[in-house]
Amino acid sequence: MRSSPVIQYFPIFPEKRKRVIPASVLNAYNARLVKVDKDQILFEEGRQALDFFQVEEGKVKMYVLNPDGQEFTQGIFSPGESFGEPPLLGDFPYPSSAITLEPGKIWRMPKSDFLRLLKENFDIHMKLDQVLCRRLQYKSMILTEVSSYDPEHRLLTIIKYFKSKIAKHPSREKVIVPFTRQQLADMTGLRVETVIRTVKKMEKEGKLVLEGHKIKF
Amino acid sequence: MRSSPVIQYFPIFPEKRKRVIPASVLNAYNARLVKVDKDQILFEEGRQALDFFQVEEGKVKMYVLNPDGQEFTQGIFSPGESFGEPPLLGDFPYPSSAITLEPGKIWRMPKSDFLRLLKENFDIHMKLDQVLCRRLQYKSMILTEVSSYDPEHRLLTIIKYFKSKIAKHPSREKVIVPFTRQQLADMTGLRVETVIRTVKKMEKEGKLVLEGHKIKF
DNA sequence: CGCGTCGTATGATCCGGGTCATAAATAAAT
DNA sequence: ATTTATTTATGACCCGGATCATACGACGCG
Repeated sequence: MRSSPVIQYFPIFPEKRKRVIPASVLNAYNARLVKVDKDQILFEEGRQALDFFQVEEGKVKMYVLNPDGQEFTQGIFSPGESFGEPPLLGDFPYPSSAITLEPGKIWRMPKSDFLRLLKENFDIHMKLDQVLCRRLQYKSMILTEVSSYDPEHRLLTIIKYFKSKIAKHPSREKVIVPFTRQQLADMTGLRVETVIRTVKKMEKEGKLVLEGHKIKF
Repeated sequence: MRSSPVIQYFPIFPEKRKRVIPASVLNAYNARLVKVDKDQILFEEGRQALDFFQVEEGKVKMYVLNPDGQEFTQGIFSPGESFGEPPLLGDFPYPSSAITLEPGKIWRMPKSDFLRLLKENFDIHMKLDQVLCRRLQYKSMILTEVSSYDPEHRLLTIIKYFKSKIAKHPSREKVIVPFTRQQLADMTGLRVETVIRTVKKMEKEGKLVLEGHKIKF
């Protein structure tokens, strides 16, 4: 059992407390709230998009697998966040698959209702745009990293990014990075061993702190 | 002067003939059409976004430079395409810079007018979403490539992608790839030499055709 | 025309991070 | 409490693509 109740673990996408679409609106437009187990596949790469999705509880990972089993994580979504809209609105097959990381609840709404919802709710429509734009920002950032920077730079960038999402006011205070070495590897296009070695090196150089195996930054 | 009028060069983003926002609407919302030279910087990484942009004539490249001068191309925009909206709607600094690749004309509209336009034109608002979603699709694709595939796979993917954008109906007919080796390198996170060597290798293996130095696929 | 610039080409060398193997430390399960 | 699975750790080796140098080809321009 985890002992210390004091540890400041940070939620991965904390502003999810604010839902992209409020529950009341979801209900009004025929969305259904479905229970999901851990490791449940919500949709698969290549399939046609038919529904809008929003996390109510739990976490969802979007990922692609290459032929030799190597995974790349395209995104992780927490309560309040929607996901899988691009193929729905852009009219192309899913470029990645989605799987639940924990048991939880997921909102699901047919495309036609979703489109009607957007038409009738300008504010939500704008909120959606903001979400899409932030996602583009994230992808630009990662793409820049993966295309030209070394492991240390990539790790620093992603850690700082996630930290900045909690701390509205940038703080010197260290927080625990809520990812395993493997997860960091999958998000940055590195191998686990490389992440492990780089993290150790960064600790020696005082660029981060290790507390047990937890990374603090 | 370029001789042969028969060569089927393909436009980079051909459906740009359809403008994201029609000229009449742009005019109605205080957009100005400004003349630009070649190599003119439209905005720079880190700056605040204040305007909506749309190409009327010419081409625009969005790129990032890393400290040792290495460039990564985040996107190329042709007539009819809008660009630079994410920082405008997502409210964050420009993650990349934009520069014109040729002399041309660019529409420019203040943020406030743009927001009003979206509010009053649902169809255009949806069109914008489609554009943003397709851009996410592109980035997902490139990210998947850059994070796990070898040079040949990356080149094939990007060449096929651009080819598919012209040929509505997938065709066996070969077209000339309208990019230099350097441009392909900048879009795939490779070095020029690697692109050159890989292209030659692919020609030997019959995976593409070289006509002079032009790549046909 | 000849010159300058940009694009293409090719070889030699090097090294960062991937791969493989093996093990210790933690956490989870029963 | 003992087993089982997951995560972290470390060393040895290797190789693909980056880097550097150098040259040739193509094309637009005065």
